[in-house]
Amino acid sequence: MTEQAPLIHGMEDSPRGKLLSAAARLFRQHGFDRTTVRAIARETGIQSGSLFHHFDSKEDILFAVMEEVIRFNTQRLRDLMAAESTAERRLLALIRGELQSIVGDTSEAMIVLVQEWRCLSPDRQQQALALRDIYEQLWLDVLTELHQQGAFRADPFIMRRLLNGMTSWTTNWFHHEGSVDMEELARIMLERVIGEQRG
Amino acid sequence: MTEQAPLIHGMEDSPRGKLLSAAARLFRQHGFDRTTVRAIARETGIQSGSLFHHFDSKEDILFAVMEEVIRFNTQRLRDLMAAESTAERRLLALIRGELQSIVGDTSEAMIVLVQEWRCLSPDRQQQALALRDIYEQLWLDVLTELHQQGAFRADPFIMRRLLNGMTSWTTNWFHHEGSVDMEELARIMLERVIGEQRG
Amino acid sequence: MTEQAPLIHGMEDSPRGKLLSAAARLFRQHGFDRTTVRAIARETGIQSGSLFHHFDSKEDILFAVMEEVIRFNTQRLRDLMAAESTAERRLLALIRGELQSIVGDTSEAMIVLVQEWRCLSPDRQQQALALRDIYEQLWLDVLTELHQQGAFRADPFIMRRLLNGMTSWTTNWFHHEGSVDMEELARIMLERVIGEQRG
Amino acid sequence: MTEQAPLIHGMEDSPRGKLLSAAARLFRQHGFDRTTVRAIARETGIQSGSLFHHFDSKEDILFAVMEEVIRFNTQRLRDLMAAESTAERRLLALIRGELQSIVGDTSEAMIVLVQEWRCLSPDRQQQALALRDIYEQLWLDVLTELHQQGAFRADPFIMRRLLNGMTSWTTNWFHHEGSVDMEELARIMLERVIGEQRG
DNA sequence: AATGAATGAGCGTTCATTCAT
DNA sequence: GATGAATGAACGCTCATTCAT
Repeated sequence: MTEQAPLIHGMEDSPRGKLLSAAARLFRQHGFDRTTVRAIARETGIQSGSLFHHFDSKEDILFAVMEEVIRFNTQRLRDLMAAESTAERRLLALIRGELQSIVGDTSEAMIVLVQEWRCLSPDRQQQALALRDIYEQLWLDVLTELHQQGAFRADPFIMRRLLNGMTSWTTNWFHHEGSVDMEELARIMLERVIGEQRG
Repeated sequence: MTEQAPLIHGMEDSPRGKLLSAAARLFRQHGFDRTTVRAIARETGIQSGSLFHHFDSKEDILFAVMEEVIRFNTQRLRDLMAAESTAERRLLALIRGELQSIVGDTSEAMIVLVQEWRCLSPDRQQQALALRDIYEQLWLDVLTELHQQGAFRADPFIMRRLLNGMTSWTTNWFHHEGSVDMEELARIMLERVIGEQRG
Repeated sequence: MTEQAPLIHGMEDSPRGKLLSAAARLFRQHGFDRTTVRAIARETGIQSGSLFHHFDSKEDILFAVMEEVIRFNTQRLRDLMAAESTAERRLLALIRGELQSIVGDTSEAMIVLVQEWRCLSPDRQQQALALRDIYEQLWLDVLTELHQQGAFRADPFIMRRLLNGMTSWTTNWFHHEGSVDMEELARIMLERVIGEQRG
Repeated sequence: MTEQAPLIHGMEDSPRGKLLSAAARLFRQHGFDRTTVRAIARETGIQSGSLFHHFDSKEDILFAVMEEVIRFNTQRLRDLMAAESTAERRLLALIRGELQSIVGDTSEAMIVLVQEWRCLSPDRQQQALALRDIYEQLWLDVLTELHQQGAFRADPFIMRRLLNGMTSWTTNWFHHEGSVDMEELARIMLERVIGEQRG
């Protein structure tokens, strides 16, 4: 993905939106510390000083990227689950949604969320964690339901950690042109939870 | 300089060994970019200028940390597997070994290996990848054997990626005082591959 | 915008007057260089861009503050002297008036006049000096008269410098709630010129 | 005085001494805020980065200038007083010494001490005030003694403030080529305290 | 007049690296 | 080998001033 995808659709035309998209891409590509405010400004098409009319500091930009992507993807998971009638199908929807966020439309920001976490001040980490908790609760609810149905024996909390590891790690290897597509990958991951079904 | 275990046993007393241990710990804690050579020197008990008698650049230190940890853990996996007679037990040994490397004795360097990868120049990335390939081949051999035995249906290559994600992610949540220990966690991960066995 | 007295009575309601009052207070409090035009605008109740419809530059504001306060206090000294019949009483009136200007109604601007003098361009310094000369001539006339009467031996020019130092320095220590009031202080200063009179 | 006088004799050859002298001169000439660290470095003959091997911040340089000049002049007053046998002669020695410090060898730093006081952080202001108190106590002791001898009626504390104003203000007018020399000026100031003596 | 986003030169400070000792 | 002062390019950020609206 070299062409610039907006962090969130519909926001790409505002100065703030362009700035966040450029920042997310640069943060992912070079890391927060190696991305200069001048580079962000250049990519956004403004001067370096102008950047500070939109954000008070470079760290604020990082936080905004993270906040937007957590909120956006929390809502996406909610929407995807709403259409599903069984716990198993809801889990598949969650996996699909998280994969989409990590290797699809919000991949830049999602990678930044994981990789640049420690560049956030402790205060900001707390704020982001609070948002993250809401996101995680969606997973825990579904996994707990499945666990009670006997779909798997392991602790739902640990199962979520394993799933989170599987999805996050795709960043290091998954390509859309590869031998497996996102839909199939989601199903393979689902099987790590409920077992490979006979048939 | 605390009670920190050396990166690799037996090397802790050489200047180079102390330096690499300090660097690994600092790189993990603050990130490569936020670790100054002065901080590494201070922790090692030398002056900042002396550091450059051991390494030509800060990046060289990072590469050395990564190289050592890959070599060390490759050998560890070999040793652990040698004692096992079945493919399933060999896989469990690999998982145990990788978990040990990530949350146990070489955790600082392993986290650095993942998190600071992009701080390596492309040349160095290639060199490290070559070492990494040897390590990965150990996994692929065992997983391919299990796959041929019908232990699971998914592509062994993808299965390795999923396992790698699960083990790497432990960095973000596993604690030795938590509700599950490393041995149990290794078994749970194994079950993600071969299914939860009735019993 | 607090209960701050206007720089000059009757001017407080015009935009220019409010602006100069705010500027004088801020320049005194934080210094010219550390006062931003945004801060002046905020205190005045306008936006930073609007400020430049009233003054061409930040330095122009400083100059205006200085010019106003010199003119105002020159006239005050004239008025106070007009009511006095002897040179000694006229000198006391001058001291009272200068103290009033420094610790009383125009204190902000007077302090700025002394402290921020070098922030004025050389051109502007010349203009302000010309106004200052008129002010100083009032003092020299009275002191020369007293000197000719034999009230003191020292050079009137130097005596003025000593008095000016005494009054200016009050900025660093005088408080209205202190052990000595302005009237008494004026008398004590007068005695530095004509000696402590036996009573 | 265009040729660079050292802040304190004997110190001019160390990097730190050269740096403090250059800083004092520049701070006096352009003010603390308008003096750039690059300018200080240039005058000192080093690069801007090297400056921070000697001082942690620009403010530290300001504080060092102030601390040195207070300490140096406190000792000078002590030495000058030690040679005098009467309170009146000790007061003259103090006035001479303070004049010397303000218009003589430490004039740059003394002016900085007064003019750039608010550029110091509150913490540093407290530290400098503690040193200043020791200096002021020398004056209060002598003035109190004279007051008890009946040499003047006014409060010794206020008398010190008036003297301080007179000496500080010389900065704005005194020149060594002028109609009055430092020795004569000291005597004129002394007479502001004890009256013009007949004879 | 008023607005407020944009400018861009310049600020204090950092830090990997060098090198004379 | 070891030192630590010196380097100088680059950093995040500031702010007086401009100007299209």
